[in-house]
Amino acid sequence: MESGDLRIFQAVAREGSITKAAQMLNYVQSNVTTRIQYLEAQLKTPLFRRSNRGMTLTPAGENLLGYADKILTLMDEAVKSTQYSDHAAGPLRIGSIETTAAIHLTPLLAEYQSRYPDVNLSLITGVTHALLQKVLDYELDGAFVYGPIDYPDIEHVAAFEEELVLISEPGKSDMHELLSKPMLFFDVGCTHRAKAESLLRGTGLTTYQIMEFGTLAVILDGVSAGLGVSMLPRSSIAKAEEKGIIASHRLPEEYRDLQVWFVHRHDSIYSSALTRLIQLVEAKQ
DNA sequence: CCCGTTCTAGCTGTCACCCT
DNA sequence: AGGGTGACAGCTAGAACGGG
Repeated sequence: MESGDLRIFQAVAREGSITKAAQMLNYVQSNVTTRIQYLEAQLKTPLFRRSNRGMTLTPAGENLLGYADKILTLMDEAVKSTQYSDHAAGPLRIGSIETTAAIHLTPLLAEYQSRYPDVNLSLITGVTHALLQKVLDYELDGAFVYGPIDYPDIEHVAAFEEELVLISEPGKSDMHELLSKPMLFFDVGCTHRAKAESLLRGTGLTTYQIMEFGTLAVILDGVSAGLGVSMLPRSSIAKAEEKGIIASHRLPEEYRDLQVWFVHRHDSIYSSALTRLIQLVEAKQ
């Protein structure tokens, strides 16, 4: 089994099609078919279920894909570690929670990109648990997420500190009345949600309604329209508050602090691009 | 018919081996 | 050391086949 076979296997698994994988890899389709058959013969087990609509992984294929991802990532990192030994260059895949991406991260990344223009930076946004999973799966080099996090494979650098506030439609201030309204959050993995539930229990509210939304903008619109309240970092709602479409309310001290960490796998071979980003985050502390 | 896989023949580059 | 030769891996092109 060679790395080339694993790359082809990974491409077919990802695309779910030999034809699409061949196009992606700039091979002819029959070559991809042959390499997959060769791999299956070598391993003495089918890796895919074939249908006229594409290819789906067998349990053995699922298992191999996990190893292929790790092996190929390590190989890429090994190449990076030699090619970009001192000069920060090459790809750097970063994730960030949406509330942090807009306010804190944009200036940081702008400074990073101006210092290291040869780094091909890509950024995706998501919620903490989803970003963490992508880091664990080697799909991201690192991510800005809410801490604290306790994973054996993850290392972190404290990046930013936020103040969590309760937001509501303007003109409302009675905390008990506000907390009895529905809470608008990102999805299940949203870190603020656990704090909110703790706060609600602390104020004696045992029943509460949670609504899930996909983006910050929709949550702000919902709160502004009086649909409910939410808990978000102050920095992420500052502009909306300035416009007067929402009002913010300070939370009790034990619920206020919010830490943003930059996390990465501890077994990553640090590329120069990743090292420079970690250094920049540390310098901002 | 379309879209996907599979099969086959043939081409090309690489490598080991042998000869001069 | 340098060149010729054969085996082999990897690839392409084209045709056949199959299911919705």
